[in-house]
Amino acid sequence: MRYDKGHKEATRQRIVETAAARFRRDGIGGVGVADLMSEAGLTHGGFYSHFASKEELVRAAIQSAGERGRDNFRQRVAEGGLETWIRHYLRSENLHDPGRGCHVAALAGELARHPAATRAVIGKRVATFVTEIATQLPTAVPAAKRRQVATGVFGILVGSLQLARLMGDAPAAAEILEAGIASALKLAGVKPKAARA
Amino acid sequence: MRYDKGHKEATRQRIVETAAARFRRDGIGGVGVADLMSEAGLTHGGFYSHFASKEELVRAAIQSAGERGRDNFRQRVAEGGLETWIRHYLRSENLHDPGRGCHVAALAGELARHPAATRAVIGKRVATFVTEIATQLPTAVPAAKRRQVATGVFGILVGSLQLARLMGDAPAAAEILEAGIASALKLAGVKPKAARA
DNA sequence: TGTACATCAGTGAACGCGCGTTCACTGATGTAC
DNA sequence: TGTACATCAGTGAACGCGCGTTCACTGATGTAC
Repeated sequence: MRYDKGHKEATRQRIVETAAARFRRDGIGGVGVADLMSEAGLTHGGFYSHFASKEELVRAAIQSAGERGRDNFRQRVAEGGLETWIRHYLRSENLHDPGRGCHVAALAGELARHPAATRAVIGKRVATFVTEIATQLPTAVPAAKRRQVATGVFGILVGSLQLARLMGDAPAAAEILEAGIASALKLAGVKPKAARA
Repeated sequence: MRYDKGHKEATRQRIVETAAARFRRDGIGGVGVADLMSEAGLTHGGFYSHFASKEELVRAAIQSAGERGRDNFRQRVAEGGLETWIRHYLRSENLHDPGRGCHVAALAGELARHPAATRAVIGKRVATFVTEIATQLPTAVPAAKRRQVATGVFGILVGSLQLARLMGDAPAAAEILEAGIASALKLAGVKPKAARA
């Protein structure tokens, strides 16, 4: 063979990561296979030696983005607890660069209309992510309520980021982000340490 | 003229309402102009005597859906206060029939990638809707916090409905809806009157 | 009252384009002899 | 060591299709005379 062992797998990974970023930025329907392959430095014809369909790439991209999101969560929590992650999730830099923000916030509406096989992937990831959020809630939150609270916190983050992105002017968007942070902290039972972070 | 005065305006309204329902159900990119016109009992050629572009119809449909959403809000609040509206917003019937649910939850992600002129329409509607929610919060919520709380409540409703729609199995989806209701009520400072409604 | 004409909401064929997908091919390399 | 062949990741032309949009046309009616 003319390529290293593992070369094809590395190419596949490159396509998946390119897709994860572009889908978040432009939507799944907004990015074509040819565009994606070209961005990964390839031509579109080879796509189907890596994936059976665009939909299979969508599932791989969600999986990859989900892992990155979880790693980011762990890192932020390690830095400064749940509050640091919440403020990072709703930081204003994410507003007009959806390519950098949470893939769930960027794609949930669109994914709800995708095939069940794809919804299963994102649904499962969301469920396990909520479980992980629950472990990081303050000890004062009773065991029976932890999962419900964690679900509410993630819900408000997703919803707030989306609402903020609809706002044309920066002050209105910033107001929504601030409200989202305050509400998420209140719900989680976290006393804000910093007014700005 | 062969048609009543007001006939064309009535046709336009019919197209707008058809579009509002279909966009919610299938996404904006998921419904074509020809499909829409056919559902309204017309052929696609006449579309451009009503609208300059599909994007102009999108704006009209958002406006129309927003008015319906506001009217629905007022009706539910009149029936049983904020709690009744919150429970109605996250009722399980909305789960797999996005055509009936909130257009913001169904389309926010997609609209964030539409032209500024379109985002301006939905952004303005969301802002005035949040103002209206704020007027319905319990009197115990201090004036300085009312807008922030109202924003958080709407954010959690939008986010929770979207997350629930990603879940494949009914129990997981129902759990998210319940968590969204409980969190929204807690945030709003409303003591739940009914465990089920 | 009867006829010719203007109006205009709606029709349907056609356009250029980009999409997801297919497939015969290329060409650099490892392997066999 | 040198030559012939097999491998296979990647190439690029082509496909059928549906999209948003354009435009010459239709035909039922109100109006003018």
